[in-house]
Amino acid sequence: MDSQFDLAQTAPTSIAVGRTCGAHDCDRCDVRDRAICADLDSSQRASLNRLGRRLTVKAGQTVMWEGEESTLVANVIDGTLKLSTSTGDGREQIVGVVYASDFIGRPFGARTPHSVTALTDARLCLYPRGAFDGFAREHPALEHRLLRRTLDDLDRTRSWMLLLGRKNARGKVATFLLDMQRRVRADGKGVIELPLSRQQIADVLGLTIETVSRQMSEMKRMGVIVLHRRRGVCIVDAPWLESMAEGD
Amino acid sequence: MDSQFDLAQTAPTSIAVGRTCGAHDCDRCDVRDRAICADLDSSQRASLNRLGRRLTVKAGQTVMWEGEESTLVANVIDGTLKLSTSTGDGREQIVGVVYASDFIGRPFGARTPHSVTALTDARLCLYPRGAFDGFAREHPALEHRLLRRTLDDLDRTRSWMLLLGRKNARGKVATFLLDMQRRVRADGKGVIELPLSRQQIADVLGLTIETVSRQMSEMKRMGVIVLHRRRGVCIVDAPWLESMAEGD
DNA sequence: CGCTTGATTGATGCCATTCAACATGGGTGG
DNA sequence: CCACCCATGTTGAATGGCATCAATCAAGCG
Repeated sequence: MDSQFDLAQTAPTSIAVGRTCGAHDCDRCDVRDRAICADLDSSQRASLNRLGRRLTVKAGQTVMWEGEESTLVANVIDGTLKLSTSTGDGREQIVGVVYASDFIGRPFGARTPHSVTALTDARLCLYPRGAFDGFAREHPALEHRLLRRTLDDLDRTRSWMLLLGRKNARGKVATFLLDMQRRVRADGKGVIELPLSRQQIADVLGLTIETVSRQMSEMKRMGVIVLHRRRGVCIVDAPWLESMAEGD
Repeated sequence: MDSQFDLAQTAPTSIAVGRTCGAHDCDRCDVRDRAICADLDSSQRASLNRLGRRLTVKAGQTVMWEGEESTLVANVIDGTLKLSTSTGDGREQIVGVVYASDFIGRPFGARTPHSVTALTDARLCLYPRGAFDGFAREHPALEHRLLRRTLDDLDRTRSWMLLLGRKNARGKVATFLLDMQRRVRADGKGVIELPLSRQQIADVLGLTIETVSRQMSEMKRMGVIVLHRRRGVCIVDAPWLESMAEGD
């Protein structure tokens, strides 16, 4: 999100590196009424809180690894993270991007099906999976929230499949930019700061970094968007971009 | 698309086309212990049953339409159906294939995000969405089952994104065949009957029908698979096929 | 200042698409 | 039963879009 990204790409170090903080006050939590714990009452929240801990991670750190035993789940308090899988030979596909108030990890399952890596510095509310599973089973309001969120995720993921399977490069990039416009709020001049590098955008769209760059350059030449430095984009002609997003 | 499709492509009249049957005996249901109602006791199942009805649909009929109001959800008793979305200009992407005991429809949401169409003749256990939502909220065991199923679906869908975004045609087709081997049981000689036409396979994999055909022909020439008539496939050299599935 | 990392631009080649012709086979009616 | 039809699937040739390989540019930083 911010430009602290410079420190970002440290080597893949596991979660041990992150800084654990003491308990915090759920009633003042930033994502109190959007996270899955929103429908719990104050005392239920407190007992859930007792199961978990806060964790701060720096951009580039990986929190969970694809295929590893599922031991942790978490709420995202702040920051942006990616979910990714990769082929045997190292080609990566980003299968989701999560923001503040989203839930990560795999409850009720033995293995984490994809890696989770911080794109920006992030704060998490971390729970041991087993304890979380037990708590969830005893609190239907929590499970209900989680169910709704998972159903939404599934809808979004499926609609992204249309992009991956049937849109051309132009349509993919256009769709991505419109999606970012909805997700990341702009500054005064309508410039949005992309939380992803060109490589990561390519990994989201199933393209190469060069193709992403070329598409964005051409859109700039056509006057549909304006580019600012590395991560800044301003959408000048949204309707035009939308027509491009229809794809092929 | 399908031959019986002529009857199907009537205006979005929803379900009216299918044949509704009377109530049935849940305790003898084929998918009794795999569907989401598995953890309900006999009397709970009976009262859920009272909310719904049985429906028989023929191959090619569409049960729910992308974007229409979400008024129905259902368990699949028998048969195979596809979930699909399409671009404005008619290019289709199949975003999921569902089998007996799977759940379809969008509970807790206003709109059905994708169309549901029968690939084979199918039997459904159909519920009005509102009534189902209410029942689910009162029966955490049902919601829990639905949550687990949705989490599994999400995992599968995300891993399919790796295929769509990063695998080449060979890898896509190989992965598809291996997936079918797991899902559809073979006859005595190890021949599996694909529930999908070439066009539908193409729509699952984000390819064209010609590319699918060419890949399968070449695999046949190489001796990895054997083709029987239109829909029959026998996997001769599974390890080889698996190495192809790694993609690119 | 060089050094490093990320992004852009250019040249070339390959693979999937496209357009087109042809094969197969299941179903129908004479 | 056979001739015919139509839907589905296969095969071929040509095109083009995206990937690949590679050079250059732009920033940030010690």
